[in-house]
Amino acid sequence: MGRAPCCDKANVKKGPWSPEEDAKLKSYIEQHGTGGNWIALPQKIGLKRCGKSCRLRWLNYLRPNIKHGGFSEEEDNIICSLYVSIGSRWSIIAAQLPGRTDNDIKNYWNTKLKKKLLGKQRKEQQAQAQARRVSNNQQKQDLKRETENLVVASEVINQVPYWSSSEFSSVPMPVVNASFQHYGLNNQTSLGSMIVNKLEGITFSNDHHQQQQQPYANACEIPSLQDQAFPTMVNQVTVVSNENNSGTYQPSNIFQGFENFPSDFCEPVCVNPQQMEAFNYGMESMDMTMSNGGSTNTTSTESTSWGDMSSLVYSPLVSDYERCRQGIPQDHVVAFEECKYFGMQMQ
DNA sequence: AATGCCATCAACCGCATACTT
DNA sequence: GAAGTATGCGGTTGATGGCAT
Repeated sequence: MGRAPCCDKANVKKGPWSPEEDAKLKSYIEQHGTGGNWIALPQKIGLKRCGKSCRLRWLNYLRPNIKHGGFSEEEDNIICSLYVSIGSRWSIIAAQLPGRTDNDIKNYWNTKLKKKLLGKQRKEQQAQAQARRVSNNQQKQDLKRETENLVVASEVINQVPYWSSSEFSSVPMPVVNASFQHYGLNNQTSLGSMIVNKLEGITFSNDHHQQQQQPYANACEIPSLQDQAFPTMVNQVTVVSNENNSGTYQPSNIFQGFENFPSDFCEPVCVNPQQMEAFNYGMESMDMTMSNGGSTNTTSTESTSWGDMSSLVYSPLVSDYERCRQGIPQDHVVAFEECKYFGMQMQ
């Protein structure tokens, strides 16, 4: 047996609300409150609407102090930061923005903010790709000069780089640590494809010697990457540390059989698009961090720890949220989150 | 002027959880 | 504790308006 319908569908009006309906609902709630029963409310005031519809209309449109549109830069930052931190918990995000509704924020994110960020990201990636091309040309010239001087054995010269695209011949794998869990990126397919997907944006020193010997402190593991999208991927991704005698990053152990990288992987194989978005947004900032400050003398922990993503979170806000939540007895958490509708501050 | 396409946003739907009996 | 019901949430849909052709 299915769920009992919340209202008589046949007898209920759907679609946009008329000004008369709005007026009825608003005046009733202002005088009497909701009475704690949304289902019964429309009958009381003679509205042919579903209780849920009334509730939504009130919360998203009729209740006092609602703001529509005109999101400020600061609000954008807050939304982005919280999205990175907690994902699409729109009601919680709305709680941090007095006068904003979850629906409004959700729409704003989906229609504007997301595109704005992705556009920004694309722009930066293009700039980075351009920079890499310049860098690679320089590398090729350097290499040419060296080979002329050192008379390198022909088999070494002719060795085909693992990454067929020259752009990726020097890209090290980022170190993955437990903080990935924080972002809910526990799906191996998502994880793997996102790493690959985002490698394009990671830039390192223009010095090819450093590129060849990018130091990493830790080995990292991506266990059980056995998804179809990664047919022959090895189970363990090892990045050799400087302490290791070889001191060399060895990409040939990774993603074996993906000579067409990155084009094969640029198509995200992400189960949860929201995680992908959040991750992309986070990686965008990480890219910037790495490009700006992490290009030289970076340690693995500095340059590639996913924990660095915390830097792009609007820290006071998120930490306040977490602190508030953690500081509240479990019984009151719900009340805390419900305060959003009235822009109330927890003491 | 007519048409098609696209962006926006209000509203709906279904699911999960909380609450009540 | 189980079943029924109400509420809240997030994903999706559909109506609408603006713009390009």
